[in-house]
Amino acid sequence: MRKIKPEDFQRDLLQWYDENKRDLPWRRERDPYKIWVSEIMLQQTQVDTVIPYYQRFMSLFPTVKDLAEADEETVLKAWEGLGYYSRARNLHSAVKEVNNTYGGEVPSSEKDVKSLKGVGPYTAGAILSIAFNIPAPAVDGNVMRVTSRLLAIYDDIAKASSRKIFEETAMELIDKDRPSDFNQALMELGALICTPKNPACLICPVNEHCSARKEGVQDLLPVKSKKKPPKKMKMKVLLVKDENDRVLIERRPDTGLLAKLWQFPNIEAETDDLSDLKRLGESLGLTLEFEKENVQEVKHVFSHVVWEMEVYKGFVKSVHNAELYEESALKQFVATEDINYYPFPVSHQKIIDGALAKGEMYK
DNA sequence: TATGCGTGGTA
DNA sequence: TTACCAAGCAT
Repeated sequence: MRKIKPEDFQRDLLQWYDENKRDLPWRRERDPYKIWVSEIMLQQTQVDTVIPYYQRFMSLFPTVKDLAEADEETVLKAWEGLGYYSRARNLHSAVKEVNNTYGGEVPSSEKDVKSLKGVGPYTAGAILSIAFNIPAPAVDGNVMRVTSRLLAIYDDIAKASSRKIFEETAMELIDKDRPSDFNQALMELGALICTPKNPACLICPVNEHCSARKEGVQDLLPVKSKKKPPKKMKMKVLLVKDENDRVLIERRPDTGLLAKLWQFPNIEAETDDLSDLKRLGESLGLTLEFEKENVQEVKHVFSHVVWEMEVYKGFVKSVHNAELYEESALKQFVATEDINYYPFPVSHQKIIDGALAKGEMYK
């Protein structure tokens, strides 16, 4: 660490943090479980988005035991709209593990913490340092951005192979007396001052230590390779009601995109006519008719795919295969007001909202 | 190591 | 509108 004096950097950074840190809900807590939940929610998600979810989640599941004993469906419903739903399922699974094999106490050893589902290198370091005040690197996007500028590190932060460099850097910088505050301070600096675009170098509390600032290359760092654009997928969606004005919904598969969430039956569009939809109806044991006019178009962008959905309003003409129609517990007709009890992804929430606006559903 | 996995905010 | 970004992990 020739470019910097860690003691001086720590002093200036922590003084700034003590005076300027945000008052966040999880910063009022010392319970490792609550720190843990906050860190999972904060993965790839902004603070302002997380806050209301965190507060609702904590009122629903205030302890390890409460979450461990909850239904997965209830947990997913609490996560509805936050995205990256495997976080919720992995957290639920890991909390059950803590409840069963660690007596409900979040473990504080690196080995045990890292073994928990959904806890990777960053989150393990965050839990160890923030909850237990153990000097451990907690390298997230903020920390890579801040340290890449601070020490003029040009390694590509999008590459997994760079992680080692930044973890070693973080360990050389960390304040061994205040690891919890130090790691949070580094992230806070990245969130408030050392931002991705237009970093506020003029008011930065550690600008005297910063190599990028000295060399005028703060806008060139960090180096981050681009990822490929999402692929488009056109689909037809069924908004079908039965004779009792109930709408057909189904649960998505246990793995993959939006796993275990609910949706309206749909199929990838292969033709421009209604044959795809007819076929989908047949697979459900139903003969369907559609209103060809009154088609709702809904677009939803994921990180890696774009759904362009055509939503067809339909009704059941006949049940040609009662067995298929009755069989699956994963498909069911529910009263529209009861849709609220099922976790839906935002993509299909948009469909519900569109139907509500047209008076085709009610809540 | 590269890719799949959500959503909302911002320039 | 497009593109990028945000306290990453699993495989």
